[in-house]
This record gives sequence, structure tokens and C-alpha cells, in this order.
Amino acid sequence: MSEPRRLEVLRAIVEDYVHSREPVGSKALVDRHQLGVSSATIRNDMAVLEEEGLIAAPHTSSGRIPTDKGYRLFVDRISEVKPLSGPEKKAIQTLLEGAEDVDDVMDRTVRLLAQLTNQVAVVQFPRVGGASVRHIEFVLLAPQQILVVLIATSGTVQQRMVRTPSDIQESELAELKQRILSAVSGVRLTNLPGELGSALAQLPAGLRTHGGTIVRALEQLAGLGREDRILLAGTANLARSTGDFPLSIGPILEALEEQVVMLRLLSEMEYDARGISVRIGSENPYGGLSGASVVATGYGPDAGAKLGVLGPTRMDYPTTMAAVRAVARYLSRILEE
Amino acid sequence: MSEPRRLEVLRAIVEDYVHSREPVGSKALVDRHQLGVSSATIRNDMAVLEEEGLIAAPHTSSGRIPTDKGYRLFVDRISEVKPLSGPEKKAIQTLLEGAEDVDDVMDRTVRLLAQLTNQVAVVQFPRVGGASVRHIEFVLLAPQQILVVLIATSGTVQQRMVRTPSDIQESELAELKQRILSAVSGVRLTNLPGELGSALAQLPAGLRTHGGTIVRALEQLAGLGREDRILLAGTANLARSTGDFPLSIGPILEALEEQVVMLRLLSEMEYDARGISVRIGSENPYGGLSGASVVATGYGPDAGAKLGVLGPTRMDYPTTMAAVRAVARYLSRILEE
DNA sequence: CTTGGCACTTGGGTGTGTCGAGTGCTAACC
DNA sequence: GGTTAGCACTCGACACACCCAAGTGCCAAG
Repeated sequence: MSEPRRLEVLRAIVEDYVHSREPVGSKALVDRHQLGVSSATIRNDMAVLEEEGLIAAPHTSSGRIPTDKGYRLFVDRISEVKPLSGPEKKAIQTLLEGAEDVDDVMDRTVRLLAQLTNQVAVVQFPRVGGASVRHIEFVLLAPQQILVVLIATSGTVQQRMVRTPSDIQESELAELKQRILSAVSGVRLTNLPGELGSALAQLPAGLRTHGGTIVRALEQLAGLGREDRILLAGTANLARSTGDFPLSIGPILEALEEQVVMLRLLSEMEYDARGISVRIGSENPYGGLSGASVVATGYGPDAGAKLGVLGPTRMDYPTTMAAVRAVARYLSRILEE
Repeated sequence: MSEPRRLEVLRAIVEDYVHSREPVGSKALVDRHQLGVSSATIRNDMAVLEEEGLIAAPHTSSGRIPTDKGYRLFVDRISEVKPLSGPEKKAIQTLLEGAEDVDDVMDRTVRLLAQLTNQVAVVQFPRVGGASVRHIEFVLLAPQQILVVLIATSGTVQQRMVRTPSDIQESELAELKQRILSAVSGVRLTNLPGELGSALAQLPAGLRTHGGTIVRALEQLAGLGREDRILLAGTANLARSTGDFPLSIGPILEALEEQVVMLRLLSEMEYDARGISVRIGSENPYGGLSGASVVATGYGPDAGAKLGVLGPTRMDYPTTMAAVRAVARYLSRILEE
């Protein structure tokens, strides 16, 4: 009863089950795969696999299906990431290159990923991320109304309208801009609140009032910037695979709609050396997502931003992983330009 | 066989069916409603209603369910919009008043509407609408890179980064801003491209090159502003009512995801004098939405923007209509400030 | 360790019978 | 004419029995 063959059996079970969505038995296994042994031997192997908690039988006497643990082993040790086909690669490239601006790139990416994997695609979109301050601008719209604009090195822009308690002159505003800009230019957004605080303290008393109002707006913008956005596509793919989900798809839709949940999910995944991360079924922290798997990876500079797909536990991991990885790579490349 | 009573019967059928989701028979009807006649009479009425295409029997000998035409009659002539309960009104008000900015108001609105109706809420969000130019700003980020910002009177801000073919000086940029701003200040966004064109023609030759680049960016921003956005919430509510939808919910999710489809849907609805519009089942233009109903109304100035909910044909129209109307009113009021 | 054989389990499909809700119709009634 | 009671009829839903195929577990032999 060799260990390598047992793994081979597990692989065959996973592949067949993913393909047929039906419990797979020993007989069918020897028919479809050249294992070189008889069904009885397979049965012995399966018994061991079941003892190890890698597969399970839904009913006393039916075929076996992989458990979450089984999928985990499959993903970690057995499967090979399938390279995408040439045309697929080509399609990704041309589609993404046709984008007009960053927003458009993201939009196209998420749709592409959904279509490629036939699953729900999620792209975390860090509006400014760990970028730093490139420029700030104050625009006097009315005597007591200022538009505060914060531009990050990542190319994203945040703006906010503020009201001042009293009238403010163009000249005063220009001086404020001068002073604040020199204090925070190049500062990382995460450090911005601190730097703004000391900059405010060094302002002459006359500028303190309006300066405080503006500084507060800037702080909020920096905070907002860290509030990443989530793009979704392909939720309809969930409906197609009804039955794959033990419960209804309701809780999953709920989770998808809550950006906070998805952000936490993506950020909490453990990205290994290969950079691609898989959460299988009950491994997911949020209860509504047991029965679902998430395949994600980082993209962009430092792979700090995440993208991925969500689908049934019974998912074609190799293909999905390949698609996610490929899209992330092309996206990173596009964003570099 | 009086006409008023037949309508009463239809109303009773609709109400019972909406409440129980089961075909309703003559006996049950006389039990639950004080109609003052026997079940046999009701049967006669039902036969007429069926002949008129207002109700139908799923199987030869089962209770009746309303047809789309039946719902239509119900909505148009029978039902009364139920006023919301006091606490509900209060909840709407406090929730919406707590919002921080326009984006936040919209976000809260759509969630609120979804929760209130237990259905999918849709809010069309005109980013600038028919607003006009309040201010423009050009920020020199690098010798060949300019950030173009367009601020509309509606308070929304669009920005875009452009590259110039050659270096540009701060002074040149300031002059451009001066000239272009004076030409387009107060111009409606829809007329912006035209005004920009003549402004460009009047520029001195030296400014023409860079001016052209910037003007093109502004034109795009104005166009972008007209591209309305769609906010969604409560898609999980679709899953709860599986079985209400003849097919799967897949096509509906697809339609919801396609902003273009939803925009057309909302804009094409016929808003009558009451301002509230209902599309029932097969009345929906897009095939995937037969089996679903849409209740929508306008909000904001001129009721030009739309919001509404989407749910199963078997929906509590009076309550839903009341919720949609109430939310639209409160939202309009908030936006006026 | 592998294999063939065999007894055993069980879910799913099918056929039958019963039950109840509901209809349509007719004849009587107001 | 409209309304009612009564009655035969129709189905869908449910329960039950049954069988079949697929599959397992185990044992003894190779």
C-alpha cells in the first residue's frame, strides 16, 4: 500500500469529483484512470484516506468526496498550476491594454477574472495604498468654502469640500498651502496625520484657525485613502452552481456585499512564498463562507493589493489558480506603466 | 355577479397569495375574508377573473394565483399605498441625517431601502447631472504632467491626469486656467464641450498646444460626469426568495451587475402623475427580468434621478411602494440642503 | 501487498394507493 | 338574475413498498 499511489488516488478523486460533481467510487476510478491496480486495492487505499480525514462518504455506501482537508492536501502537494492557453493569455493582454485609466483597468480586470474562472471575482482596489503625498491643493470656491485635494504618488486623488468658520482670503490660503505642502510633501499617507499635527503646531497663530480646519480635512482624506474599495463581478456565477453550496447562496451574497468582510478576508489570507493563497471551505473565518473557497493573490507594487475569486469548495483549483496568477501578473505590469 | 365584488375577490387573492405564496382557493378565501357570500359564488367570480386573464390556476384543480395582468390591475386600481409606521419614518430620517457627504448619503440610502423592503435596492446616482461648472483647477505635478480638476455646482468633483507633449511652466498654466475658467465658469456641463471649443479657438497661438491637451481632458471629464452610476444593496434578499423566481436567480444577478441594463431600465420606466412606477414581471423589457418586478421613483431636483427596488412578482406592492416613496422623499429633502 | 469474490448497505427511481383541496356544473332558491 | 348547496371529478402531494445499481467492507487466496 504505497504512499505515492494513495496520493495519486486522492488526486484522481478530486479531479473526478470536480468534474462530475458526484461521489466517486472505486470502480469508476480504475476505469477512468490508468492506476494499474484493481478496484479492491483502491478500496483499501480509500479506506486509509478516509481514516486520515482526507475524503468522506456522504452516505454509508456511496462514493467518496474530498473533505476540505483533502482539497488542502491536493492544493498544497499534488496539483500543478496549469499554464493558461495561448489565446487566453492574448485575450487578457489585449483587454487590459485597451483600458483608459486606472478605474477602467480595475473594472476590466474584475470582469475578466470572473469570465475566465466562471466564478465571482473580487479586486481590492487601494485608492492610495501605502503611497505618499505627491501634491496638495486648496481651491477657494466661496469665501467660506474650500476644496481640499490630496494627490498621492499612486496617481489616485481624493478630495473633500470644507467650510471654514470665517472668511478666508486667497493670499492666506496660498500661504497655508505653501507651509503645509513643504511639511508633508513626500510623506507616506500612513504617517500623514502625525506630520500634519506638527505642521499645524508650527503655524503662526493667525493661520491656526483655518489651518486647523484644512488639516483635519487632509487627515480625513488620508484615512479615506486607506479605506480600500472592493470591486465585484460575476455574482451570477454563484447561481449557476446552486447545489454546490450546502446552504443557500444567501450568506455568500451577504458577505460579498459587505466590503468590510471582503477586505478583512483578503487581508487575512496567508500568502506563501508562491504568493498565491487558497482558503478552502471551513478554513474561511466568516461562517457564511464555509462551503466556499477563495483563491487570491497580490498584485501591484509589493503585491500589496489583492485580487482573487470566490467559488464553491468543489472548484477546479489548478485552473483557477493559474487564472488568478496570470491576471495579477498582467495587471501588475499594466499598472507599472 | 357584481363588478365591485369581483375586484374585491382579486384583491383578496393577491393579498393572500403574497402572504402565503400558495395558490388560494375559494374556500380559504371566504374563511379569511368577510365577503358575505359563499364559496360557490366566489368560484363563479373566479371563473370570470380567469377568463379575463387576471388570475390563473397552476394546475387543473388547484387554487388560483394572480397573473401579471392581475397584479397590474391590483396596483393600478385596488391597492392603497400604506403609510409607513412612525418608527420606520423616524429610522429613515435619523439614518440619512447622520450621513457625512453625498457619497455616504447614497450608500446609506441604498442599504436602507434594501433593509426596509427586504428586496434588492437600486439607486441611480447622477454624479454631476445637469449641473454646471463651478470651478476648474490645473495642478502641475511634474514638468509634463498636469492634474485637471473639474468641480460642478452639484458638489461632485472629477479629476484626471494628463501628460503634455512638452514641458509647461507654472505661469503658462496659470494663464491657461485664467482664460479657460473665465470662458466656461457657470456653463452647464452638457454645453461644456461647445464652450471649450470656442475658448480654445480664442487662445493665443503659444498656448494652443497645451491648451488643447487640457481642453480635451475637460471634455472627457464632462462626459464622464454624465455617466451615471448605480448603487446596489440587498442582493442576498434574492436568495431568500428562491422559488419565487420561475428560473434561477442567475439572469437577475446578471442584469443587476450590468449597470447599463439597470440604467436603461430605470430611465425607461413610465413615471405617472403619482411619480411612482411599477414594472410587473413580463412587462420588463429585459428577458432575464420576467418573473421580477421593479418599483421605482424619482428623487432629487426635478425627480431626475431614480431609485427603486427589484423583487419577485409576488411582492407586497403597497408596502414596497410606500417605502420607495418615503425614502425618495427623505433623500430629496436631505439633498436640498 | 494485491486481488477476486461475496454479503451487505443504501440512495434513487418507480409504481400504487390514499387523501385533501379545489374546481365545474347543475338544480334549487330568493 | 344572482346566489347557494350539493356532488362528481381532477390532480398534486404524500406515504409506502419495492427493486436496482453502485458501492463498500471484509476475507481468504494468490
